[in-house]
Amino acid sequence: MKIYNSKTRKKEEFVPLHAGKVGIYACGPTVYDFFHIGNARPFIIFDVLRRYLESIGYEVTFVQNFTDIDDRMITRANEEGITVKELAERNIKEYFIDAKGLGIRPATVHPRATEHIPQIIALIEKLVQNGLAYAQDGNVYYRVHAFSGYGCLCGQKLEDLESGARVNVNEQKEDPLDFALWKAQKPGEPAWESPWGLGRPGWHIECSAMSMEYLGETFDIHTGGKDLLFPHHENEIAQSEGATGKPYVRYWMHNGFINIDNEKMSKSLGNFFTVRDISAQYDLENVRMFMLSAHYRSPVNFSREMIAQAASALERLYGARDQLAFLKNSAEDRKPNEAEATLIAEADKALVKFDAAMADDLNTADAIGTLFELVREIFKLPQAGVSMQAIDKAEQAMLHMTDILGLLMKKTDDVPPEITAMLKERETARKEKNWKRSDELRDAVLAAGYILEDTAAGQKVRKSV
RNA sequence: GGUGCCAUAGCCAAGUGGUAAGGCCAAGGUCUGCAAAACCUUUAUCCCCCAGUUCGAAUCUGGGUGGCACCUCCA
Repeated sequence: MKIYNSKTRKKEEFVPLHAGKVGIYACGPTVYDFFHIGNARPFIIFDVLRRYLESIGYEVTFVQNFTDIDDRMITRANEEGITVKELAERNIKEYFIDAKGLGIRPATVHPRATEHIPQIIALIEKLVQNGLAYAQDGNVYYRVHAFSGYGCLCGQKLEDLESGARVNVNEQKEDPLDFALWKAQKPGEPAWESPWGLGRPGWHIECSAMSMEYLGETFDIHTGGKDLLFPHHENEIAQSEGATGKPYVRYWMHNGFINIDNEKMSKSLGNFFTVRDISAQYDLENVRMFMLSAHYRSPVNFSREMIAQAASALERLYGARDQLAFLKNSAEDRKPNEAEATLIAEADKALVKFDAAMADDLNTADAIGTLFELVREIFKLPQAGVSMQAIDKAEQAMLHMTDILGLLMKKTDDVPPEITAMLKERETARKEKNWKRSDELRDAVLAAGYILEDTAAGQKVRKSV
């Protein structure tokens, strides 16, 4: 597989540190609220990365943290009159609800910052020992100038970063670029004991501590949004490599941003959507389909129209899946004929093309194109009497692709008896050419959430998506 | 000021040297009791503009124009 490595700015052949195994660290949400549509993109994209790597035989350890202590957490908890811990617990529960709706599997480990304070402190102490950090009145800062590689990820020189840096009012720092590793407790804030007094960890240090705790001092892939490149990920490198003297991450992957109706999503513009907001109006699988329809590094524009397009495309996919299930009812146990043999060959070709697209830096848009080429072949089959071998092959190929993409999550439910009864009555009505009754029944079935189609092989029903 | 990204049909989007995937929408047709779904046909002689390299460029180079992002604990 080739991965675009943000650090080298090139596509590189992916070679894991340990044969057959991959360690991935994904920057997770700060759990002060429901997560928003912008958070959803990396969660979905890198869930697909994980699924793909597993599909080609890797054993993947996927670590995604919850940031459960920071300024926003404290502010929000105060506003609501609850503890930071209570706020975190609640929103972590909510995270899993939305993640499930989006088809995002739980990570192998979901570490929380507040549960790794000893590791964080140990790491800071190491940095102090190495001369890379200094304490000031209970705060500890990273001495950016002392780390020679600073700026290697974002490709900026130290001077350039400084010329762009906002004027800093914090006179405790030796340099404006220095960043906090440990923050002294302010009145009313949660705090932990440390060699520098009561306080709490800075943001960047938690990811260094937790990633290395679960994946080792050097690991394979670190993911996150493009905006995290600087300063968050740059700082992680400075912290981890400054402490261990070893390379930290081998491949950095960053996803592009989501705009809303061509504008940057922001609370002030009022175009800020949480996934929970959207789930009230749309099935979240549409959101997943939308996210996968463009390359993960491109910026993408989110709008109602885009969701509608994704929904229609998804509908076609479900139609093809259900068509295969329907064909099984009349399948014939015989050798494939010429047309069916062609389908089987096409399915094999599609699988190869699909995997090649995914192996090319996770080109999901191209991969979906291949999936739809197979869908077209499936719909070209006759309505009845198809060779079981051909059906099985098409189904297996389609499942392979949709499993990796995490699509087609809805199972075809068994049709409930009341619907079956209506279908039976309608069949009789149709035989008697009682079109009025027949249409009434079709409307009733539709109202119950099922789509009814008449085919040469009889009535076909499926749950609407 | 520093750094980086992008520009393909009505909409979305793949394609990084060999003559424009796929999806959505639209129109006409086939099928159907009518539908629905599906299928067939139509929909970019051309990929922001201008030069250049090449037998050949959407794809490479240079220059424009337009849009976006990071340098602010925002994915």
